Amino acid sequence: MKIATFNINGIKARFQAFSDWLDESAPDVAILQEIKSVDENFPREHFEDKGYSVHTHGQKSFNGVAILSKLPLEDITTGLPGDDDDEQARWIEATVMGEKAIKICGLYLPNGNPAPGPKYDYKLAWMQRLQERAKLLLASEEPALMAGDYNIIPQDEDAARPDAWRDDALARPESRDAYRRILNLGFTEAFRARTQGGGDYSFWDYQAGAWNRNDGIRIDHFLLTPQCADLLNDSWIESDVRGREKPSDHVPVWVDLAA
DNA sequence: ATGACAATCAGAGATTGA
Repeated sequence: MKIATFNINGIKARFQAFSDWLDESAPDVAILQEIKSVDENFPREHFEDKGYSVHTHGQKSFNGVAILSKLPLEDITTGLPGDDDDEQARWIEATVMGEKAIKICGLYLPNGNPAPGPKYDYKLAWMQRLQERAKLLLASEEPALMAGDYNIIPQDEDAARPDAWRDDALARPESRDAYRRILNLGFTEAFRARTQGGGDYSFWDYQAGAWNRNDGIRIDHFLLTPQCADLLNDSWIESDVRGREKPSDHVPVWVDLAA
């Protein structure tokens, strides 16, 4: 089972590029962030015609997550538990019924800038809620994963210019600590389980020729429960997508599971 | 570097992103 997570930066703006990518790369499951669309305006029929079931959790203008799957999905829920007043569309769950059932959680973690400030407080509070959900996933002792745009640069090796991000919400110590607290509950970060060292990124800013200078950061991640990590065949970043026509500023990150 | 770049909503330019 091949699963990709991809922050597409707007389904309207990315429709053709994303549709072409889906045809060519053909994930069994695509976990999307920043669809920037209400559910009614997501072009679901276009992707259903390609053989995908489509589940969205959108809102007007910003954020929004989705799961597209060639395999049957069950138990779809949306919204991260823990704050009934949180109206930002950043979380979707489903169980994918392959050879083995895999619980898939798609997330778009808040950016948090400027830090410090209320947006940073929201990010850290959201991560606390994520930790609570993560504990329950581990307690289930089932194959499960949480994937998406974490807006976290885990370590200095995950940025081409780590000093430029030192005070940014993506790399501040409180952000990294919150991420590691979740990871250290017992998750395996799929890409790092396969590839060590620096130089691999999943985001390049549109500005200042960041892609051409390979001035990137690695902020899109798969966290696997132990039962899911046991199924991990491979994980990789499809970085060449960043050089195509009308690209997102993120690229797809993949796992291949024996499931 | 108060920058750049891109998307959204709106129908200009502020807001958001990372």
